[in-house]
Amino acid sequence: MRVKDEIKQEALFEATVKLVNEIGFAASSVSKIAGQAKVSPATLYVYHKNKEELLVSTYVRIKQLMGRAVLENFDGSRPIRDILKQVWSNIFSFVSEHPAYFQYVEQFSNSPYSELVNTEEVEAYFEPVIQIILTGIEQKIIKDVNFDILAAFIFFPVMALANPRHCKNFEMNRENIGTAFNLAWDAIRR
Amino acid sequence: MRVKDEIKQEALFEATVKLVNEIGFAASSVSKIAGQAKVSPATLYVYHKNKEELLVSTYVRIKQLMGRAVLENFDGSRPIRDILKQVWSNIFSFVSEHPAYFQYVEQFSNSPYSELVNTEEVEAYFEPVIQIILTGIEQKIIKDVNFDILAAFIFFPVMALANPRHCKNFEMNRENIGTAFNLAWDAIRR
Amino acid sequence: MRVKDEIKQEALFEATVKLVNEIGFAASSVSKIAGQAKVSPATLYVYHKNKEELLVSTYVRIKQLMGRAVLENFDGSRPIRDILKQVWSNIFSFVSEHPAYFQYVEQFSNSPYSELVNTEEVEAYFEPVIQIILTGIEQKIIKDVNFDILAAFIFFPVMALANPRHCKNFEMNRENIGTAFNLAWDAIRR
Amino acid sequence: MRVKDEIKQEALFEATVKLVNEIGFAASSVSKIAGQAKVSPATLYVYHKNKEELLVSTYVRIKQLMGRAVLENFDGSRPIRDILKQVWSNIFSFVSEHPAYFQYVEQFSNSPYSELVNTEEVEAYFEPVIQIILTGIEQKIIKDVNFDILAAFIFFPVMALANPRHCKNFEMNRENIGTAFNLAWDAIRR
DNA sequence: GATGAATGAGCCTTCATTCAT
DNA sequence: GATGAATGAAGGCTCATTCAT
Repeated sequence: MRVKDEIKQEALFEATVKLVNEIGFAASSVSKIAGQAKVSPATLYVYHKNKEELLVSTYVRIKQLMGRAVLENFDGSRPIRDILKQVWSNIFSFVSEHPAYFQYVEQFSNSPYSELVNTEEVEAYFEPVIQIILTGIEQKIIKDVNFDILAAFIFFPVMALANPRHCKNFEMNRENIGTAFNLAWDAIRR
Repeated sequence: MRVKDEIKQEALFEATVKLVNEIGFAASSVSKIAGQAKVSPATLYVYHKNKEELLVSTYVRIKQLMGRAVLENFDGSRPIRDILKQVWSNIFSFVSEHPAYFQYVEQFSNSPYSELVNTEEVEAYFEPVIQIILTGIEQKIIKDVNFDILAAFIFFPVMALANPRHCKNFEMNRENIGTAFNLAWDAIRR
Repeated sequence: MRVKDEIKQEALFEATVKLVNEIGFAASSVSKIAGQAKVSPATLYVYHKNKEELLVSTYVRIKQLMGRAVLENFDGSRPIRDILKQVWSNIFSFVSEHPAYFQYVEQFSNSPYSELVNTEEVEAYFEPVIQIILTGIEQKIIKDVNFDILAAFIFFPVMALANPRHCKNFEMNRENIGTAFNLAWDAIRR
Repeated sequence: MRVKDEIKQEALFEATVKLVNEIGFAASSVSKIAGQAKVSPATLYVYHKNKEELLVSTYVRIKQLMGRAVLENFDGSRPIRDILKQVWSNIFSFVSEHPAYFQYVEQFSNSPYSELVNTEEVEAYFEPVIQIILTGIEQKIIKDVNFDILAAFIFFPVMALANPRHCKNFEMNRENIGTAFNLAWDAIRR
């Protein structure tokens, strides 16, 4: 018997990201996605239970990639500020290299599809960053406020700046990222 | 006669928000929206050119409402910090009172539909706030950095905190909002 | 607004019977049926909830027609033998005039679709015949045995003889029907 | 090796009967049948040319089994009445032991698939019974009427009584079968 | 022989929209 | 203005069958 084809799997992933970004979930039909990936619509169902599962698994996979990217060169022994700056830099790199992945995640996480993902699984990918923030609080380096509030200043501004749908004319470059990080740090530091 | 019309108009608006929030753009068909609004699908076309225009106009209308809400009690003569704090408070109030409107806007603005809106028209609703920030920069009260960066710290954290899709367990109350605002202010102030 | 079209309803009914007889339930797709009836597949759904309901309602409607036909010239005051002979004659007439209807019913009632019909509703169409048999038992004209057994000799042989799938070379004519009725009567009479 | 084959063959036969009875020809896909038989869809094609041939051969096989069962303890030297009573008894036994086989045959023979079977081959399985009836006519024990008419009273009532789709609440037991046979005999005897 | 992968064709149904009243 | 009827196109998905191993 034939064996499952890694190349097709990959093509479906890329096709999904591309089409959903260009025309949205509503217009991204299974047959269009299959067409873009150059496989039969029926073949898509060999790799995915249904459309929903295709979209969700695509999201989870990107989140996993993001998690890995964000944690690159993560060194818990360095000062917290440096660690977080590294994280920002990593996010910047990821978004620069994979703007489509990032855009997909943004659209997905604001749609009702987001309710279908196992939140814990996804959050686990970012666990070390969460830990470092908690450590910062304990060490009285970071303000002792609700964790979600801190996260709202550490993660969301970068996301917003990186998202051309929100900051149409903002050019995301190393310099700007450095500047922006300073604001983030001022926000959360004691 | 005129009264009756507005009731239908209103019903369609509410139905659109409700359905899109619950099942997303993809699944929100014209029939379902009309059904939810208790009018015939044909009637919907009396009020809207097509589905796209319905979705976009719903978005613009909410943005207008948000603009008005945000500017409530806006007093340009007060200190900048106080003005911005008022803005945050207003955003908090709006989101608390109209969580569905807010959710619709979030989903919409992260979808390809967002490309169909006249950005300038929407931004105009928030013009006074933009002006106050620019003034703050001139007066050296606010950091002199790219405007988008400032906006990313003034607007997005509240949005994120208010969005249950992002902060599932965060309880948005006056106290938390006050705390969060302090972070925002620390981020942007000189 | 437009009003529902009796002609379309009728065309769908006839198309369903014709196609199902010719190619069976399995091959009778909604679009083939719609095509045969010269309406759009979508139009079929204006008149029927789904394919299943189309098939079931077609069956029930034929059963209703059969019920009426079978009871034609029904005169409870005549001798039981004459009444039953009339019934046989009526069945013969119906089957002769509407062989397609009859064939549809036979196929349907031997398929799992039969589980979807409200048996009581259908049986009610034949109530007077059932009553006459019960009366015959009371009057000691008909054998006092389980009702289903009697029915198996009164109804099924005619059905079998009338069904070309069972009696391929049997010519159903008035004479043969008369002969066959004699056997039925001999079977059930005391 | 040969043994293994027959097990798969057998599994496919049983799976076909089971599924077709439960969900009908329309819904019984090759995949589902293969799944039920716990073999690959491709394997099914090793044993059967296509779906049609699978269904037809399943029918023919059951008919063969029925033929054998019906002729059990057939003794042409006994009185005709006794022979036919034995036949009824055998039918009863077969249906009791293999209700699923029986149901399959009923559904199949009322569907357009029935046109694909070699009628003569199937009828041959029942040849001795046919002969005995013809003999009965010659000996003036049985009414001298069209053979199909006689058959309609000898075979169909038992089939109807045995078929729960027709006689939902009829309990088929030895006593009832005896009673019913008396009616059949009264119908055909001179 | 046996199988899971692969697929074009076709399934049932709903879509966005227009028609006729 | 308001509406249920009407529809071609397209939706997601499964089909019977063949391929490649």
